[in-house]
Amino acid sequence: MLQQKLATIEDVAAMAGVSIATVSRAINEPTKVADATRRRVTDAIARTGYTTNAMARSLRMRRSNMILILAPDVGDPNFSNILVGLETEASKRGYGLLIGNTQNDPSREADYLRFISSNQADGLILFTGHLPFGLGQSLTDARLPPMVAVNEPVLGQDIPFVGVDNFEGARIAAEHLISQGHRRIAFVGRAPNREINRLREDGYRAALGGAGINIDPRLIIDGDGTTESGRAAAELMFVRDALPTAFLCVNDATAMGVIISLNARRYDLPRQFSVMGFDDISFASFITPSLTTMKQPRHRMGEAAMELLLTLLAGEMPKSREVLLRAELILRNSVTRPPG
Amino acid sequence: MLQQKLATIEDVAAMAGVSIATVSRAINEPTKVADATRRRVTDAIARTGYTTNAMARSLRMRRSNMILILAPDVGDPNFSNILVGLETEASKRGYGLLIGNTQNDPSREADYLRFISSNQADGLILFTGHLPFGLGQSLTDARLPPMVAVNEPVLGQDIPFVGVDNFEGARIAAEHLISQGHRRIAFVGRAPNREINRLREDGYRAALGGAGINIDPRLIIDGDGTTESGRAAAELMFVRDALPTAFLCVNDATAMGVIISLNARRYDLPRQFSVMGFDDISFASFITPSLTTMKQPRHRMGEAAMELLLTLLAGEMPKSREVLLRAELILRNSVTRPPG
DNA sequence: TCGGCCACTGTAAACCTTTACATAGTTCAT
DNA sequence: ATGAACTATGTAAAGGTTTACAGTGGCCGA
Repeated sequence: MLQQKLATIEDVAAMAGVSIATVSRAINEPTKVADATRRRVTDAIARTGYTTNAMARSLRMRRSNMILILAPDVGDPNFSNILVGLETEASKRGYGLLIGNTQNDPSREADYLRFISSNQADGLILFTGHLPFGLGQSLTDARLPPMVAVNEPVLGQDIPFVGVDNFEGARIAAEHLISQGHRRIAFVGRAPNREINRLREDGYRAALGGAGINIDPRLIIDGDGTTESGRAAAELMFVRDALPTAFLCVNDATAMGVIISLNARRYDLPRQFSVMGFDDISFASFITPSLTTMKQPRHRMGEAAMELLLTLLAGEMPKSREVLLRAELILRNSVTRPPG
Repeated sequence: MLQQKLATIEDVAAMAGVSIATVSRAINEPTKVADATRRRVTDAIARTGYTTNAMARSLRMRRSNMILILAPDVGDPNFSNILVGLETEASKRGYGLLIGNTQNDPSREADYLRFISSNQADGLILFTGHLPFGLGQSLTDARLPPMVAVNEPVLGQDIPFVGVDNFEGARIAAEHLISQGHRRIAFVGRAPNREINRLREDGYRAALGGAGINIDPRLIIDGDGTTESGRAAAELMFVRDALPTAFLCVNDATAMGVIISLNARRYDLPRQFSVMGFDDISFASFITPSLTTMKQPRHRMGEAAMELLLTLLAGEMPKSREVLLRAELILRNSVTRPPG
């Protein structure tokens, strides 16, 4: 099980008959070494199977070419596609991704910061919507590591952010329902202290206001964005006996809960009720009826976030510290004209 | 943007009035230093805010305490839960997780191996079902990095493996259908050269054989495990005009395809057809009818795989090089007695 | 009194790079 | 002919740890 000693730069240098400095240059700044020498070096590298020891390199250069991803839940259906985008861009630029699943546990967040403070990661991508515990308190402390929030902004901290335009997206969604003739439109998933929920609710209000529709406050229901909350919300509507003709849900998971509840009550969807989601998660097209929703450009979000972070990391000035992408309306079968 | 120079072990040593060796020992082998000294050191550490530079440490110790995860698709619904398990165990033992999304692209696989050869990762977790390109060809080369396959075994390579007992699980599933009175049971998702599919098909055959049921070969349908393949398979059954009373599907995604197809044809499920899946992905309970399936203990799989890898890494002899966990029957609403 | 042992600490090498600076040789304008 | 400028390479330091080995002083048994 003993691992055979790997070739070092010295071995290569010896075989090529040059100094280690020349080997290093042949690898990293090829133009600075004579053609003949460079050929001898590359030859020796091939023969020895040499690979640069990244640890020594990082130690010397004081950077690891690693990015730490801090996510509350890697199982979130939005997460994986964004991750692929992050990874595409990182990989292209020679960076690797370190993954930190925090479950929103402060001690885990703090624990993962060790990767930053120990130089194992150069920067940080935040999915959490808040600064990791352990950075939050020392906000006077100006030397925050370079970081970018994605999907959910960090409130009140002016952290560079890449996400979707939630206000605009929700407005488009609500306008689509209005264009189908709906006037009594519920909003499911109110949560004023969650930025995303708040913005989507605002978009909904803007659309209805713009169309001159008065909002029945009984049609706005709290929810934390889980399927279970969607189910509960629909049930609550029946208890309140204040029914809408359409449900605009804060996200697809919530919409699925609503649909499940309505299906269970044997309503015929979408004839009796229209339902819209937001996100376009992978299963949105598989539920019955398939879900009309706003698609988040997740792959591009990931790419844009990584690009922004790497710009910051290079010490350059980014074009903008906030990137808002547009969500796209995806028409499926869960929305139709209201009954009657 | 210049980062203030971080405290090193020398700063701590100076402040505590000891040598750097003593500081190192106070941190890593506290019993070996006198109480009074240790206090002075921990004090100095607190005052300077010192953290060990992981790069220097890794360089010296020749290990990085990082594990590379090679996955073909981080969006796979099975993946994330296993990842959480891997991460739980790794984190407990002070290891970090590096993520490599390969999309089954050989060049990306090879590219990610640089983390291994450059000492940035000590070991490898394989979700891919095959050796990464770049290791495969040199199979004579005995110095493979320590690795463990999870979820899907690596065929013909004797790589340590942690997964679910697919044969047994599929047999239990088929026996459940039989116990409900089904005799004409289809198997959807035949793919003889995919280990998982083959084992599940074998389990299905074993159950039917054990019950003395002859298998109509028209009831066994090819499929690659996607939702689309499930939909196509169901349609094919109608074309062939050889209908089962129950569909045993190679996984939940396939089962969802089957259900979607049957729903679209306006059959009343589960009264007219029973459908079973395998995996228990998160949306299995949300589709209508909710899916009866075999649950994979994904979190435990992840933990077990990481445990096995770390044992290997420590140079110890594992209890066993193959861990097969049992899948659990989850009863929901997509299975009932056959009609008539 | 002496030697051995023990507990504690220090010195210095090793881990493998990158790169500032120095050196040597060549070219070329003056 | 001279020296400036340039190209190609080498020397050696620096990056921050861990740890083998070597003390040092105290204690104890003979």
